[in-house]
Formats: sequence, C-alpha cells, structure tokens
Amino acid sequence: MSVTSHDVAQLAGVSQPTVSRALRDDPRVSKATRERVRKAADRLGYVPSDAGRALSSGRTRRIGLLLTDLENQFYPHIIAPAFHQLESHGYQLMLHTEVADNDVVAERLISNGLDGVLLATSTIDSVVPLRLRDRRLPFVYFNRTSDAVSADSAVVDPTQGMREAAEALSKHGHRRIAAILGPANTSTAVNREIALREALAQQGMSIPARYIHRGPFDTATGHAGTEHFLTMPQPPTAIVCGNDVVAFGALNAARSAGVGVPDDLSIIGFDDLPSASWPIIQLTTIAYDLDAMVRRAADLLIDRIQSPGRPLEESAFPSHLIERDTLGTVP
Amino acid sequence: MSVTSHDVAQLAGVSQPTVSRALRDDPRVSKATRERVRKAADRLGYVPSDAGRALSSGRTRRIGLLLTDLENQFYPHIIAPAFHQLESHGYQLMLHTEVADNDVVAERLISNGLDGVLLATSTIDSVVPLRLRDRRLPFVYFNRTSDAVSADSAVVDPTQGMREAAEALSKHGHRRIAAILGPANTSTAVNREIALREALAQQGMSIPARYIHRGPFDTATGHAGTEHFLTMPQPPTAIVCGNDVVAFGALNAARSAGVGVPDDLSIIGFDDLPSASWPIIQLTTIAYDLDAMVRRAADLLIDRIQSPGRPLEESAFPSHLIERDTLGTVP
DNA sequence: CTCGTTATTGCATACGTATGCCTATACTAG
DNA sequence: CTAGTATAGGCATACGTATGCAATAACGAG
Repeated sequence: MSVTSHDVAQLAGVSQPTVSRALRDDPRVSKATRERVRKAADRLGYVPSDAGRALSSGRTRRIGLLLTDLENQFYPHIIAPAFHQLESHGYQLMLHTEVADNDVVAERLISNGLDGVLLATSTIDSVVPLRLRDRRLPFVYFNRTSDAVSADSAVVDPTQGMREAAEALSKHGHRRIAAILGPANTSTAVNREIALREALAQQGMSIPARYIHRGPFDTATGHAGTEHFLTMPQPPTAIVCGNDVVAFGALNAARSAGVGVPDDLSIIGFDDLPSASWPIIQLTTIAYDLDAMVRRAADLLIDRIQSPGRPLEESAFPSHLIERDTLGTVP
Repeated sequence: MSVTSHDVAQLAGVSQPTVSRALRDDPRVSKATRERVRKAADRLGYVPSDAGRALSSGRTRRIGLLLTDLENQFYPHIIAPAFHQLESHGYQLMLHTEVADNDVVAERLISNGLDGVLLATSTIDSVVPLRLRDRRLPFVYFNRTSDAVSADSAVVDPTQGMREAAEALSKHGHRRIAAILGPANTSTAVNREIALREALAQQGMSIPARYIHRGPFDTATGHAGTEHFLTMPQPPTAIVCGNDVVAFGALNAARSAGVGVPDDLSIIGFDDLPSASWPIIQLTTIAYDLDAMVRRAADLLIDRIQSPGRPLEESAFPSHLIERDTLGTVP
C-alpha cells in the first residue's frame, strides 16, 4: 500500500539498511549513495513510518503531557510552550488527561511507548508516578509535585510573591483577608496556602477559617467563593486567589453583585496570564516566568531521557507581585 | 526489557496469538483460557504496545488535529471537545501546528501513521489537503475549508448571524461601521466578510475600504485595528470583528484610548466563547454551537475512516446574534 | 465404528525500520 | 609485494502484535 524503505532501496539499487542509514545521515554511507537514495526517496514520496521506527529502535521521540482537564484556561499556556520546546528538540507532544481511573491513565501513557512524560497534574495521591517509575519511564513534575516518588521538577516558589502581596495588602489597610484556594490534594494549593499564611503572619495578620474557600482551579470556584464571602455580614475587603483563572471568577462575581473592584473589594491572582494584563482586566497578581518554567521542565525531561543516571534536579522559579488595578486601599 | 504478549503467553501456558485474541475478546478463545490469560496479564502488568499494534494491524487509533498556532485563545475550545469526542470512540488525539514549510507538516502527519486528520487550519492555498488525499489519509475540514480538495466538512454558516447583527446595528443608528477581518486566505474570513457585506447591503449600508482592517485572528489584530480606526478624523461608531479573540483586542484598545464601550464605540464579536459572556466582558457576539460542530467533525472523520466510500457530507451550523453590553445606540 | 462438524488453539508470517556483524574493496605503510 | 586498515555496503535479525491457515480435539449423526 504505502511506500517503504524497501521500495526506495530497490529503486536506488541498494539494500534496505543502506536506505535507513542514508536518510539519517549515517557517516557509514558514501556521499554518492546518499544522494542516490535521497533522490529515489523523493521520487517515491517516501516517508518513514514512526511505528516501524518505534518498534525497531525502542524510541518514539514522543512525550506525553498529562493534564487534569483541557477546559481549564490555564493549560493552553502550558501546552503551547511545551509543544514548541519539545519540537525544537525533535520530540512530539501527546496530550493526556486524567480520567476517573488513575490506572487507565498510566496504561495509556505506557502503551503509547512514550519516551517520557510531563506530569502537570499529579495530585498528591495519584498512582501515576508510581506506575511510571515501575516501568522506568522517565518523567518530570511540572508545576505540581508528589512526595510518593521523587523526580526532576520545575515548580513555582510562591514565598516571595506572597510576601509582597501580604505587604501590599497590609500597606493598603486590609485586615479582613480571604483566600480561595485550590484542591487540598495538590502541592500547588498547599504550598501557596502555607506561603500566604506565613507572609500574613509576618504582617501580624491571619485568615480565619470562615474566610477560606476551596475548590478546583477554575472560574466557577472563584465565582462561588466570592459570592459566598459577599453574603457574609462582615465580608472580607480582599481576596487572594489560588490562581488567575479563579481570580477571573471572583471578578465576575463581584461585578454581578454590583461590588466595586477595587473600591469595595480587592482581588489578587496568581500566574499573571496574558489576559491578566489586558486593559479591560488589569488584575493584580503574582507573576513568575511560566514559559521558562515549561521550557525547563521539557529540558529536564529530555536530559533525563538521555542520561538516566544523572542526579535529581528540582528547580523552583521565584515569584513577585505585580500591582495593577484590582488592589485598592480600604476606605 | 518490558513485558510482552510472549511473556504472558508463557505464563499462561498458551501461544502468543492466543494472548492477543484473548485480551481483545475474540470469540475464538474459550472462556476458561481467556480468564487464564487475563490473570497472567494482570500478574505481569502487561500493557500492549501501540507500536506493535500499529505495525501489525495498520491502524493506530490516533487522529491528528492540525492548528495554525497553539497560542490562540480560540483553539482550546476546539481541542477539549475534540479530545473527548475522539476518546469516546477509542481514538487518541495528536496535536500538530503549521510551520513554515507546508510539506513538513504533511510529512509529519503521514509518518505518524494517523488514521485520520482534522484540518482546523487549512488556508486556501495549503498543500496539506493535497498530500493527504494522495496518501489516501482520511481528513475532515473543520471550521475552514479549501476548494482545492473536497472532503467532509463542519463549518459555520455566518449569514443569519450577520443579518441579525446588521439589523441590530441599523436599529441602534449606526451608519459608520468598520470591520476587522481575518486573513484573506482563510475561508472563514472570506465567508464572514461576504455575509457581513450582504447583510449590511440589505440595510442600505456598506463598509468603505478605509474601515477595513485585516490580520490574523488574534487580540493583537483587534487592538491594532481599533487603535487605527480611533485615530481617524471620523472614526466608526461600531466595529464588527472576525471573531471574539479579535473583539477582546478591540475592547482593550478602546479601554486604553479612554473610549467608552458601548457609549462611544460598539463592538461585535463572533464565536461566543465562554469568556464572552463573563460579567466583566459581556461581549455582543454571533454565536453558534461550537461544541456540536467539533463533535460533528470528529464523527464525520471516524465515519469516513470506517466507510471510505460514503458520499461527501458538508454540514453548516447556523449562527445568531447574542446581544450583550458592547452594542449601544449612537447618540 | 467412521466420517463430517464445530470449537479451540498453534504455526507461520507479515508489518517497516534499525542495528550488530560480516564481507569486499580500496588504500596505505613497511 | 604483503599485511594491515579504513571504508562502504549487505546480511540476518530483532522489535511486539495481529491474522490467515492448518491442526487437533471433541462430538454427534449415521
């Protein structure tokens, strides 16, 4: 049906292995033959089969990216740089998402014959890292980590950003501060909460339990949490959100409720997504170099694939506050 | 290294082909053996290799999705439903993006051994459809089409939406109407322009050349176009945008310039992305059922794979205007 | 008791590429 | 002139699964 390296070999008058070598610029084939093979391949429109390659070489030059869900506005900002960074190293990206059964995910990752996996999703209790380790399938934690299995990682260090946020909140006179946090079984949610509490403590403040709302990192969570806070007899004057997407939900809830931002309510995000700096949004948020973080994760993974024995590398990216229009002074 | 069907066969005391059949519920293997094989497979943690399967069966159960770029805010809304619809049919999704050389893209699609391709990107002059046709690789046009090669397609019919937009604009007293359109080599941009011009003509209006701005379907285009219009001695009172992402750019430009929307300027989008209906945005836009369109495209493709001979199916999804807060009355 | 059937399983092989090893040729050094 | 050494290419085979066909066993009918 389709044209194979054997067809090319026949046309060029060489053996199939020579075709394989010629087209991959193996030094063992002479310049003349290489040219002849190339010409034949072009003429037949030969395209090597990844499946054949994978089976024979044991490598696919494909890398999996595991996300919780694709709907989330945060993920495109991971997918794009990951795709390009991997592409520049000659790797292709395969998307995967969590499904109900954790083991099914692991099976898919394995059956795909991936050379490595970027885990951008792992909850603390996921079995995926275990399964991957058992298979000796290289992987890197991105954004989140899991204590169960150690691996290279690229994450944000929220301490500096949260410290600056706490200082700014204090300086603007905020005392009643709420937080809308991510799921308790994600390292990101936990780390940000810890950093936030410590930073507030240094300012002599704290968050009471009633000012805490938890949920997935999406707009619905931000919306629901903010709505809830606004019905309180003494609503908070500021809300620190688990990430920008949550903060967008908070902004929407405030607008719907007719509550002015930042006059009546201040909102702080985390991630500094491109849309956070849009003139119509101008979200005050904690920023870090997301693109660089993605690229680092990709590089770590490729490096790990090529030298499985090298020591673990855990890189944390610093964060800082970017003040825009959603943080105001308490009257 | 990894466990294969041979290992399972040995443990279960059967031949390798029997393992293959047993695990795929082939009726030719007895219930007893099937159970024995399953047990052995579980015990060894056997996971079949996609590469082996692909090579042997000629099918990969993988489908490619070709996009122009991953940065664009529009694409996540395609990727997610496509991913899930394909998954529900037992197919996996592979992302691909256009790169400088058109032929390189086609080669990748081919070498991947995909069972089919969703073309969400094809410019009118792309060679990709030609290459795919030559390889007998099934594909479906999504959103855009190309005249060079006919294939199943799922697209928006903008006529009704544009008609309603023109009526609404007219009713609100707009006479100076501008448009920020997509690239001239995309069918979407062309179709929307035609529909818009016809609809305006029915209202006795038209768009002068100086009120036309063209560029990629991104926020930068919307921003630049709007900035440009606003510097004119007689700026338009309304801008119809090629899609919502462009409209977001327009909103930003207006805000930056201190121009009120909709008091000084009305803006209309196209797509009705989830964020268009956010309280803090409230974009007036032309809507259609994007999710259904994606699912249709996926279904068409799978159907085409299974019955290559069936007649062509071109489905157009109707559109309509959704009035929100960015369309106002001219003073 | 024999023959035709059906139900199960195994055998052989194909899929397309990569790679270790051997061979043949040409070339260099002594 | 010979032995040693690159250099270039071919041969054989492996990778893991699926599948057409043959083989065996079990079984019932006559």
